[in-house]
Amino acid sequence: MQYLKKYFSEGLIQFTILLSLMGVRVDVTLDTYLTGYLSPLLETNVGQSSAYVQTPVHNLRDTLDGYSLHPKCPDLDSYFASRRLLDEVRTLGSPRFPTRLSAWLVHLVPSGSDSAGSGEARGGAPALADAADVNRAVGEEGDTCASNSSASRRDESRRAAQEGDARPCPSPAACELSKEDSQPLRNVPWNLSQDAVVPVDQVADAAELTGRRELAIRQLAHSDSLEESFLSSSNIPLSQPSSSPDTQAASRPDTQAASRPDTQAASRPDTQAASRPDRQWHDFLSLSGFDDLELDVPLRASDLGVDISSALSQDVSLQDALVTGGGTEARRALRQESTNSTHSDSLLGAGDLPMHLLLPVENGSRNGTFNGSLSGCLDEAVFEQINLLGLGLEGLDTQLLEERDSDSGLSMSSSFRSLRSPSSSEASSGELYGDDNGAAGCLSAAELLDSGAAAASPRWSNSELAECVQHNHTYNAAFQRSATCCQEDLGHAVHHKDIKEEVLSEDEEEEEEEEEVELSRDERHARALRIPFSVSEIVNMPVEDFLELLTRRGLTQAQVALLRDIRRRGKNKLAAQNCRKRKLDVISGLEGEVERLGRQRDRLLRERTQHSRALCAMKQKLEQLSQDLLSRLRDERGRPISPSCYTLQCGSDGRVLVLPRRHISGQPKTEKRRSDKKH
DNA sequence: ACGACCTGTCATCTA
DNA sequence: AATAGATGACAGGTC
Repeated sequence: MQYLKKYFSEGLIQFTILLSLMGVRVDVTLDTYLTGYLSPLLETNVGQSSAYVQTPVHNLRDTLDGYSLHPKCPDLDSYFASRRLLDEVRTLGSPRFPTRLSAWLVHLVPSGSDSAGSGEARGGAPALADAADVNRAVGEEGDTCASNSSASRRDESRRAAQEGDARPCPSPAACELSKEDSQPLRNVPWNLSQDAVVPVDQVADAAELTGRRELAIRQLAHSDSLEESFLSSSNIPLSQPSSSPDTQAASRPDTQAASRPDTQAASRPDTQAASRPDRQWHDFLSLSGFDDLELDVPLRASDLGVDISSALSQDVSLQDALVTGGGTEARRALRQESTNSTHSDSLLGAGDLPMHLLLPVENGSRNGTFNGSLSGCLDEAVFEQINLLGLGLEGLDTQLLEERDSDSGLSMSSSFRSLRSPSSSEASSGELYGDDNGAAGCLSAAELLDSGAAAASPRWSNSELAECVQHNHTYNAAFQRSATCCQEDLGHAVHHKDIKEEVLSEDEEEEEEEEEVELSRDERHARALRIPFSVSEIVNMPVEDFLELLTRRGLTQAQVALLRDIRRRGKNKLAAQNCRKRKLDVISGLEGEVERLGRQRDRLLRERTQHSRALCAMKQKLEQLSQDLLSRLRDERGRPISPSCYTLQCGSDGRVLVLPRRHISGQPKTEKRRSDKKH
């Protein structure tokens, strides 16, 4: 039982990690997990390792699939899905599982671990048969979410894995772990023990190489293989069936004992294979926030001598979390992340997630309020992490903040234009975004500014944080001050020497300045206030989602006002564009109508002229015919009649009458008038 | 320097 | 009541 609990706890940890990596926050608690999912199964399915694995896998997979797509804004998918998923999972109970531990676990084992499993993992060690079966079963049954991801992604992931480089996954959503890719993970011993060889960096590499979602799901599905992996790390040959009765028989009593943390003894008179997991389990419980998480984690991480920098990859992902307070490497990684993701569209990037959780956790630990704040940590951190995602790490600026304060609907063009004016742009650009120190420094201040971290740390109010950046327009100084404040607050030894290392080259600064110049006003404001969405997202998201976003905790009034302004301006801008386009269309349409009518008028005039000519010709011809006819007529005496005294009159019945003009003159006036009109 | 044009924004009205 | 959309008016930038 102990083994099972440990394995599932570690699997859950990794699952939580990887859900975080793929942008979905899940704070499934260990106890909830065990009691809600595993315990009933353990009661009936002990010994059937795959059974109690698959059920939670499928449940979670189905849950994920149910929240996979946002109908209108795919970029927001992860955010809203995580929110809904979090709410749902919350209903399962508390306490929550500290995400920070997840981050720590990923970095726990140095990448240079000279374990045999490392090479095997990269090279793709042969998988255990049962693990492959489970993997196959999971892949066949539950991969509904991958239906739209298709085999091309697998091919892509497969190619990436074959290359063997830890190059970053181009897109977490576009990556998916193939079965072959998941092979190395099966050999990863999911241990927390210090002396255990845990090439977790391989997990991170694999997670970066391939899809986090698939990875997470399959890792959880491979709890049986994790068990085997553990056995391998416990010097138990892998050839031994992990679910052998002996092993289970040895593990169950321990698990029952270990299920009570207070009764856990660091050294138990068990076998070596059992005592190590026991200690590991104890370590895990001591680290996972059940007792005193915040103190143990950094200590053990440091005790392990983990080469954090070695765990960093080019694609700053989960590693960021660990090195947040670590100084240069952390900021370098963060800077790289910020420079790589200049747009806010990179929602829920892999690297951001644990990063945002560290600060509040760290604050809580430093203030001794971690346990108290732990319950709210994830709640706030959910939004915080999203709050910080895709923002880049640009800094705050006094002018921007003041602008924001005064920009709740009225014109602020003057201040904005002053920023863009040539005279001020040179100075302000450097202050704003050009300096990487400022960027990195602003991260520290900005992360604390509006987030729950700031709230969690009584020593850092919003005004103080803003003041760090506002009152000194030389951004280096501002950053240094903020960095110093953060050092004092976070207890991380960040030296100015390290800060200097972060200074970008002039070319890089120029490039960044150019990028910032290209940003719109609202984009700058959004960055300044760390609005976790791009302007287009804010403008185009459905009103329901937007209102939901506004009601989220963690948003300051300034952020809410800015969000509304951005949305209003953005929509009005689009409306103005449409209006002008329509106006131009109307104008062009009217111009076309004018041309058409002009042509029609000309045509009608031409036709009238032609008809008039034809009418005159016919009239003349009629007159000639009448004269000719009348000249041939004779009266009763045989004398020719005078054409001037007679005229021809066509009757309605077609008869032609010869009437004296006198008679014609005596006809009714109306008829005469009509006949006059005809002539 | 000036004017035409474009664009963003605000105010206002309407649905 | 809140929101989106439409539109006139204004201001600044660009050519």
